[in-house]
Amino acid sequence: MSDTHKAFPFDEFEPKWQSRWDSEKTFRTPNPGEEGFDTSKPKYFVLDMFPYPSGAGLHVGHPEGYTATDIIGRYKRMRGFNVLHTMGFDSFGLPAEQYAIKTGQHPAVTTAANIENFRRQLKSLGFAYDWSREIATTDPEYVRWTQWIFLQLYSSYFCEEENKAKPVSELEAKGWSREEIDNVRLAYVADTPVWWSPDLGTVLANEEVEEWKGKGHAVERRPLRQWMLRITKYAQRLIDELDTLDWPEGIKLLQKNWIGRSEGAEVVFAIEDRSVTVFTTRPDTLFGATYMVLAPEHPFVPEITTEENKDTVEAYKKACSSKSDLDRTDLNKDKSGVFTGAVATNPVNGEQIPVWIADYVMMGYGTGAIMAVPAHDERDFEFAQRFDLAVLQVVQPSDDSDWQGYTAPGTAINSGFLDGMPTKKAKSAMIHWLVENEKGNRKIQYKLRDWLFSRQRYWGEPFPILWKDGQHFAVSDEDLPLLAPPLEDYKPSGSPEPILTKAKEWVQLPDGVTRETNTMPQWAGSCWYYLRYCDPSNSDRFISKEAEEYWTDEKPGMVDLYVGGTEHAVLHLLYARFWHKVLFDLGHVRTPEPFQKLVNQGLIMGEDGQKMSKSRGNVVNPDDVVKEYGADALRLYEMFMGPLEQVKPWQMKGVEGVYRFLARVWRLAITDEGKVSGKIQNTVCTDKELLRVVHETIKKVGEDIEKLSFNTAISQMMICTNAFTQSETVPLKEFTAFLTVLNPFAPHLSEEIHARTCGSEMLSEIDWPVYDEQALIRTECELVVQVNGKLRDRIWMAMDATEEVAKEKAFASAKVKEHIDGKTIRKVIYIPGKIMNLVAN
RNA sequence: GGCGGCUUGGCGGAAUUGGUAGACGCGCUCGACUCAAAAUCGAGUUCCUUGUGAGUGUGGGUUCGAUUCCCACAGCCGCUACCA
Repeated sequence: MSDTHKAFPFDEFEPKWQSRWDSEKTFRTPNPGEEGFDTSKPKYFVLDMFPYPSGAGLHVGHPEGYTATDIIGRYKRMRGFNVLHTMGFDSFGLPAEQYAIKTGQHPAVTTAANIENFRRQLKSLGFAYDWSREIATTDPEYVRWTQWIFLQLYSSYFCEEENKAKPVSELEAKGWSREEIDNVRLAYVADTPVWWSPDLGTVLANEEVEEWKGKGHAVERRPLRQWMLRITKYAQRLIDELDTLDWPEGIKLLQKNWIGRSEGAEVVFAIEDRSVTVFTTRPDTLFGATYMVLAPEHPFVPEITTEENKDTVEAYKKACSSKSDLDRTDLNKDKSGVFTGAVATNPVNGEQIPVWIADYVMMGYGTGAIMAVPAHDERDFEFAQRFDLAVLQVVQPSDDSDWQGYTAPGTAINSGFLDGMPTKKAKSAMIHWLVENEKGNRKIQYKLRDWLFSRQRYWGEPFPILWKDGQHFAVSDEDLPLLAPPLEDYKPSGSPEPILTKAKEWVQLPDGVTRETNTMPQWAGSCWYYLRYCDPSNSDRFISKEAEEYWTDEKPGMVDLYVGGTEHAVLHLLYARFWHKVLFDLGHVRTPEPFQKLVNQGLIMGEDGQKMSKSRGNVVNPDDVVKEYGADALRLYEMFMGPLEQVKPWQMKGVEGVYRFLARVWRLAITDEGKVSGKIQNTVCTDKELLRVVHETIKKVGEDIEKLSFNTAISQMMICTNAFTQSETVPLKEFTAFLTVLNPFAPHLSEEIHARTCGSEMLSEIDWPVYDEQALIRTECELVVQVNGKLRDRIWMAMDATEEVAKEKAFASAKVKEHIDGKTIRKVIYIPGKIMNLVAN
């Protein structure tokens, strides 16, 4: 499309309005105490998932969620809310550093350039952000408070009695030793087996491993000393408090499954003079334990293996450790394992059972050891079949299914004192017995691991930690932010030494003090950015008490609405909730949750129905769309595609469709010469039907925005435009009301037309129109008449016609008559204004 | 394997305290305008064997009436993966 074919001059007025909103600070949001702050306005906090500023720039998925929140934000402003809606950049992290290495430029340089490009793109879409609140996680002032929050974690412990975090200073006062305190800090150092990637030069969290492996990076398991965050202490609260949130049930379930709570018991088995603890969810089947399995990495394995089994055990262990993760997930392959030669004693009946090692038992979950009950566990059953181990029935199925491999609840048999008990009762009876005999106890186990929080890379927040004589201590608050030294060479070396160790002068301090050289993962910055939005330039606190109080209300979650993709369903949202809860426990924020309402936008697929990707060549660049059709058309199209949460394919023809709609609105008011059309008249609207459509539109668009049903709001505006087009004249008052409801969707076009037809005030500054109930009322309607549930006729009559009148009219209809002739009317269902169904035979 | 989501014209989708299936848009067809085309405007567009017809993935059920509620099954998409 060449310039001469533009149906309306969006390329002129879109930049014009953008710079006007910018220079007049139209969307600035005042905080309490600031100029323009109005105490009578309620707050509304709407949040986008801030982007990682990649070199590729914005893709069409970004404006989907951003337009949705922009519409909500603009709408709420017009409804008299003080709306907090701003934007920032998640600019630290491994991708930024990999990009810098690839391009040979320092990550600070590429990040700054990328942010600038993102900001340009976002501004070209006319989002009503308060840009004065923009932040980037790499800003030194932001880093300062990220590090400060880390130190809050570092100097806190989880008090089991009160089920909350408290300062470790309380333990000091109680006389706890330094070592004891270090063992309970929420941020602690541990030697743990971690996923290490030589070519990335860093460890990765369990959760990140798959992502980077998918990008072709090697990952291996090795023990390293790392910083961990004690998120497991919050497992139960992270589950329970989901119930207070207005999130999609699917996302809640994902988080619950991730945390993975299971109830059961720990049981202590004896292997000679050693005690091995196993975790089981089925203590009721203890009598059926016919063998035991340890994870190959279990520390007892070398100690209990008999001389004659040593070689096979060693060989098996070696095979397991060299097994890549891929092999392990290559599932449903035959179970493997070897006998250790050792024998364990079943505590409940003294049975001697063989001890095996097998890689189907994971060191990372439970105790790394299981009691195997092959009769009632699929995996154990498969293993027992393979190695010809004893299978003993201890549960009688509740139906006629085969007892072998029966895992559902039933009745205990062959189980001594449990015999005859239903599974549920047998479980608690066994736990009772275990406790009485000091052979075990009730146990709740979580899949959630503590959070591996350190990375060995350069582009992240350094830990504000110093070391002396093997002990760590906090950098004092006044010395924050602690910034990484400028480094020329930040490429991974292939050794697990953090990059920052290369900065020798930075690391070595007087008196034998050294700096911690690990850096934080990208998650750190994104865990609390919404808090900083509330008070972005505060240099005394991460958020002032006043700002925190103002942007919080009585709801459990601070942010009223959070919109973003499902890719963050677990990690980001779980980590942010964890940090927020710690800050809550320590009294720094007054809500227990960060995000009250969460909405996931659906993925936008390529025109071919496939996921957009460079290799498929189906990527749509928003810049191109803006250039061709304008920002309003892009915004409107992305909202018109379908429901926000649904996956939907891109269709360029669809963009043209909404572009044509915008052009129709334009032509309604503006002539080819650029003058106000004579059709627009400042007169009282006498066309009742037109008036009804306009008020219906005001009502529906408002309601649909509240429901986030933007596609149906737009279709109603199209109906309204069609009504205007068909009308002889367009009354200015009603047309302006229409422009006002269109404004959140197509802010540039609506402002421009409004400026030309009414002048004076900016549309963005006026109130949302109020619809007139009277105008909505219909007095007549088309009543649908069915005979035996089938549509036979439509008859005009008064909305409130009585059943008698309606019946009379229905029977008078020839079409109805045809179908009831010779039949007896058995029943009449009449719903005034809607339907009449005659049941006849 | 487990969990979750989805399934409506040629296409994106609309409609639920159960009440006219297919709003709105795309595409297509016809017409107006034009020397012609584009753009624009107007009319039409679920399907077929045009009927007292069929129809919201399939089969059943509840109901005067089901896209909507219940049961069973199938297909597609996403997440997860030996979690004891």
